[in-house]
Amino acid sequence: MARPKAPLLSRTRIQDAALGLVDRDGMEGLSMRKLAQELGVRAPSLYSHYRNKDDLLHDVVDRITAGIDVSGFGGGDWRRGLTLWARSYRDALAAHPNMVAFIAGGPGRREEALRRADAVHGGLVAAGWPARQATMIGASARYLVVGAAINSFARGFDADARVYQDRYPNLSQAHRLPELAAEIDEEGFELALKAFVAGLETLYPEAARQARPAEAPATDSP
Amino acid sequence: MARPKAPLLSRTRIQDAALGLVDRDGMEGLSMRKLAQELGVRAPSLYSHYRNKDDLLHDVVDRITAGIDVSGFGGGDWRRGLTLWARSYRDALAAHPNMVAFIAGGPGRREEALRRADAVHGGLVAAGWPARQATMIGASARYLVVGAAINSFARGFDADARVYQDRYPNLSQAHRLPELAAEIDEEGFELALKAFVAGLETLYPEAARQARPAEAPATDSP
DNA sequence: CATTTAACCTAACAGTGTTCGGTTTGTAGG
DNA sequence: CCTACAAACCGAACACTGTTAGGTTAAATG
Repeated sequence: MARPKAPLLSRTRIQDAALGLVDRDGMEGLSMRKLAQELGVRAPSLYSHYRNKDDLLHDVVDRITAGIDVSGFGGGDWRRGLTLWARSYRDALAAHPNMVAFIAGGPGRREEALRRADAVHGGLVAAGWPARQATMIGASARYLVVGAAINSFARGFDADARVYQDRYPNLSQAHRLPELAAEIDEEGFELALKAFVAGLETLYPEAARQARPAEAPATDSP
Repeated sequence: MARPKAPLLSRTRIQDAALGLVDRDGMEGLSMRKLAQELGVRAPSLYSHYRNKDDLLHDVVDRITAGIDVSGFGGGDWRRGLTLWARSYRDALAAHPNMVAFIAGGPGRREEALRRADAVHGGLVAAGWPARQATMIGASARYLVVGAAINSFARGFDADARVYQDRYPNLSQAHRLPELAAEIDEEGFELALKAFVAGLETLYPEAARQARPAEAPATDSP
């Protein structure tokens, strides 16, 4: 019962178990003792691999956001880049709904997230947007993504049952609601994203018509 | 030390103290014992007025969202109604940043919020939008509001200091960052909202051109 | 082969939400 | 007026949380 011949724990194994626990039982279902039990170990052993619960969660968040795709900016088309990035971002968050509030509400010091934000910013600038507006656009898109992920109908939909009934009047069975909620989430997000991009094009026609790098128009500057 | 001649506690007094504590020390700074101490009382006394900590927080949230203004839909102009509602919503959330994650992540069973959502939905329908799209639009606007409130630069901006520097190159003093962060938050949200509304108009010209009730166009229906 | 370090353990601390049972006080009924 | 009763406080306690200290053994390092 002391040091085992082969290590029982590893950071990735701990991350996996933690994420699985949060996905199953929600954020409050993750305690160091429960996590340890899930791994066949006692709680203090975890502190040989992580100094904090926060450090662990930080790593879990990094793992979730690591798969976000920013490659769509490669072609120089900011519409495509923005749309693909936003969809990928939302997919990553929607895959772990119980973590969205923590991800969004936590401190903004995430390495991965910052690097990705820079990629988006760079892509927008390369496509012809002034730096300042590029940041605004990136931030706005993030608003949409995070808002859509956190306000998902798919969580706590039971209380909103009657809200659906004026929209799907011929369908009052409650056992289909989860799929409907997911569908509404999807459509709502797509509508928001499409409207946002279309609105950018009509609000800033000169900048938006740009499709290739170089010769950025000087709309405003500090 | 038993029952006082005049009650020391009341629900509104408890709510005020709780909200003040959260505003000052964050969500984790609110414990029943600290709250009781703030009120000159011991923790179990709070349970004479609230069955749960959750119940109390529920009431606090209701109080925060009670001031949201949906009167802008009265004139029949959905653009104005949507914009004023979204701004008012965001203001309410931004006034208590430490509660946004809880408000957004919590279960959707808030009385006030549901009633307001119905008002928005009704306003959009009255202005000529089909029921289904009205819900999508309301949801999308909520995405923007909640996302903007929760992703605010004003929280945890210190780590993002270098992000600002390419946008405000002539200003590297850190003591002005809070104001700058608030300014960016404001502008980003306004850009997102304006672009969204403009995009709706270009995506659905027939529905959007409507400004008065009655004679709703049949764009789609179940 | 000696020493250090890594990975587990038990025990424990302070802090959390919440419940139980007790004490005093205000209020309602006869 | 006096008697119930309910309301509003309190101390003590329970199960739980994150985390630390110190012990034990095995692997890694010199």
